Amino acid sequence: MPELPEVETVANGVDARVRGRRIQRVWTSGKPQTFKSTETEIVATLTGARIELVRRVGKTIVMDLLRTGRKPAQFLVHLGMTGRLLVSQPEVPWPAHTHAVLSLSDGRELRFVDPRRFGRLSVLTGTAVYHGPGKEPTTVSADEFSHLFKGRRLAIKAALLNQSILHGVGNIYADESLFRAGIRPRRQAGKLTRAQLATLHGALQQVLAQAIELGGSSVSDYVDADGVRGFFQLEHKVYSRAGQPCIRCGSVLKKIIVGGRTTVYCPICQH
DNA sequence: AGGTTGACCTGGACGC
DNA sequence: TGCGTCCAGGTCAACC
Repeated sequence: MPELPEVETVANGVDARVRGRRIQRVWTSGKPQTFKSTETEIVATLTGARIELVRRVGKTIVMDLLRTGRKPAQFLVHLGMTGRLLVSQPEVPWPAHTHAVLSLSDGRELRFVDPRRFGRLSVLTGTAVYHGPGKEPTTVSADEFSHLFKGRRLAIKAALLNQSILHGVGNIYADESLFRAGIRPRRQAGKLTRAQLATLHGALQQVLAQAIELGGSSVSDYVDADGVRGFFQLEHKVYSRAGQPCIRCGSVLKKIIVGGRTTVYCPICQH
């Protein structure tokens, strides 16, 4: 489901609702693959903690926790493809596929719901701050950005999706930024010119900023913490538009597979 | 080490 | 209506 703009929208929405609350009780579903730390460790770390801040790092939602008489900690939520974080009154029935419920000091519940179970919950304790696996696309400079792809033999689309290079970009924003930069998805990352990489850097930052402003892309069921859909899907120029005319030149958009993912591009506008 | 592929899951859309 | 097939915003282990 969610890439950087969607995760940022969720993190901001959750922050506005739970910041400053204390976690009084924690329930977990017992579905093992949902939990990257053990459920025992998650319950022990979260119970009694105060949520200081909710923010995004890459595609991960990070909750900074303060705990009286204990080391600070962080609660990491990765939404996978279908994960959602909901803040609800306790009398509202739990949706199907609810995997964790945090009872908060204001009486509400923070719920993690994930039908496909590709999402992951984990905790970190101590003062080390989570920085994610790669570079942050919204703040990386053009110079750092082009340096990331030096000597890389893989396709630029696959490189954009590789979270240990750049974290936060997924299938939608990879295709959308490559279209806006006029670059073919299968071009070898290490062979792009400095000028092309500078253009791609600009296109990516612009597309991410606009998507964040519009609350992300609601392609199927993605909604923010309040159940509100995003609107960036109205700005998709290639994603999910294979076979339709290119918005710029009118030729038919092509669908190929790159890095194991469906990829759409314009054979005329992208070189 | 860098790069590629398939497995992990459920549910919605589509065709017959 | 129902059943089968395909597809989906993401990782990650296991290969080459």
